[in-house]
Amino acid sequence: MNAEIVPHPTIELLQTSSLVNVVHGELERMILSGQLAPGTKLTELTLAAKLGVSRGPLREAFRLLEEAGLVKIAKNRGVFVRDIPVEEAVEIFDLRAAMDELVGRKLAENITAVQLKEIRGMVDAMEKAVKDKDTYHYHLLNLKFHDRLVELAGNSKLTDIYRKLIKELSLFRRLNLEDGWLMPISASEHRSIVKAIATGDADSAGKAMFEHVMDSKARTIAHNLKRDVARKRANALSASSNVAVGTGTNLKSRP
Amino acid sequence: MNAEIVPHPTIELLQTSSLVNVVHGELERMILSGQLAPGTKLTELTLAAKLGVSRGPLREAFRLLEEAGLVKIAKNRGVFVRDIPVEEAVEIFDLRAAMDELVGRKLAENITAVQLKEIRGMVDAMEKAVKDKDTYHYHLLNLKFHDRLVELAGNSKLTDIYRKLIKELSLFRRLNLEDGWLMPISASEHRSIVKAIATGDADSAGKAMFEHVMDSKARTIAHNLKRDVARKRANALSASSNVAVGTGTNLKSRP
DNA sequence: TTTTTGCAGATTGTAGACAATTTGATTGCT
DNA sequence: AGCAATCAAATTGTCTACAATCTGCAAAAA
Repeated sequence: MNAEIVPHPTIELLQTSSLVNVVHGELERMILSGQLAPGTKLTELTLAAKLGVSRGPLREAFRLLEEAGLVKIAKNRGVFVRDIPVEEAVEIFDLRAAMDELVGRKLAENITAVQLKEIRGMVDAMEKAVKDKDTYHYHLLNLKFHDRLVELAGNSKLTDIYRKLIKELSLFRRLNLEDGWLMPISASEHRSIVKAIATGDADSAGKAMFEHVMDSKARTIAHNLKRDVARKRANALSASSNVAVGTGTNLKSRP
Repeated sequence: MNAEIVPHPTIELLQTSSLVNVVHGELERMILSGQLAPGTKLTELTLAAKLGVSRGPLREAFRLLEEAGLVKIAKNRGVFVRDIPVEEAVEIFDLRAAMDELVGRKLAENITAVQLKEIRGMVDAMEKAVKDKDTYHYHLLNLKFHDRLVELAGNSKLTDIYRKLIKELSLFRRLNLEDGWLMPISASEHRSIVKAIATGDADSAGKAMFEHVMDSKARTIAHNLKRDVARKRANALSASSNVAVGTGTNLKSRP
């Protein structure tokens, strides 16, 4: 009998990925990295030329992105990178809280010593980032920490949906990278979460996760409102001096 | 100033729905109704001809269904209606439980007297169906009851994802229509849920919802295992008498 | 000046054609 | 008979062309 068949990486790639997959991945990357900002219109012919494919595969990729909530397709008008309004961000946070509560419960019941050590290491790294005031690194570690927790919960459906929500949330306009304003609090909450999980008490672990996300929501929204006010003032000032202030996108039309 | 613009229904329809939307809706309907059973291969040319469209819009609709988890696209091999394995059904139930707990909490905090009356009416109707032993009607009312609760929770993101999960779950092979085996228990649980919501106690309402879904999961899975055993016996018998037994699909290949 | 109408260009929606891959059967060999 | 190689039919992947629709501007009317 044959040993397990593991095709050459390139072969595997060709067998599994079509142009649609590649284009989908590339567009997602561009959107999540901010290279394609919310509100941007994705013109088929232009993008197709840029990516070196025809409109067919591109349109199919658009449909995938649409169902994932990353773009909005307006009939006869075009495809636009979605802009997540505050209300939706709040909804996502609430939903995430419920999901993370489940994560906490599951982990408290099932986590292994090795896994516990792993996430403790991540918390250590985050505390180091706090000490170094390395906001960017903390941001990445934070994402990774939560992603890993969900993964360890062992529910692949949960993991899929959780990741989708995180992607959508990253489109929430002003979230990116500016969430270093209260790193220490967030970091200490992470420490508490791991402690609660380690005790094996599902209720308290679930509660710790839930509260952490809700706190995160409160911080993010509050921070946002403040920035909105600040921006409005700035815009009002610059308007009076007749200087155009870019908003990060350069578009004519919006959905 | 103009009054609110409300286009003629037909106009509205033409403006919003393209062939892709229509095909997507139609395929979803056919899949959820069981007309296209799990495992069925969806051949592009055949389906396109049957629906009276070309392959382009059809393929785009496929991508939407793929992202929604209703079909699986195998490169160069075709599109297949997905077959949800037990493990995934379990995962969905667990996830649903967490979401429904959130629903219960929100409702306990925010529900109005009018809404409370509405869902009480639904519970009444379900109890009547139990008395009449009308399994089918109970099934529909049950779906509607939970869908309405989620809707009333007022989190549209939650509602969207919840509905997607329900659709996927309905592909779980043997769930359909056969879940009348323990109607009375399910019905009394519904009564308890409404009572808990009415008291305004978020914790107990959430818990009631959570437990109800988990019970439902246990019942469904147990019922399933029993049916699996029965089927295997039947198949073994008929095989010995050389009679082919259809499985509800008529296919050559499977993904 | 302000508003409306008509047109040209650009863009999307749909269909059909061609290329690449898979599948299953037939043929030839051991 | 059993097995491998080969080939043809079917099906999917991709591209191109045409039709339908929208957008913005310019000209005409109020």
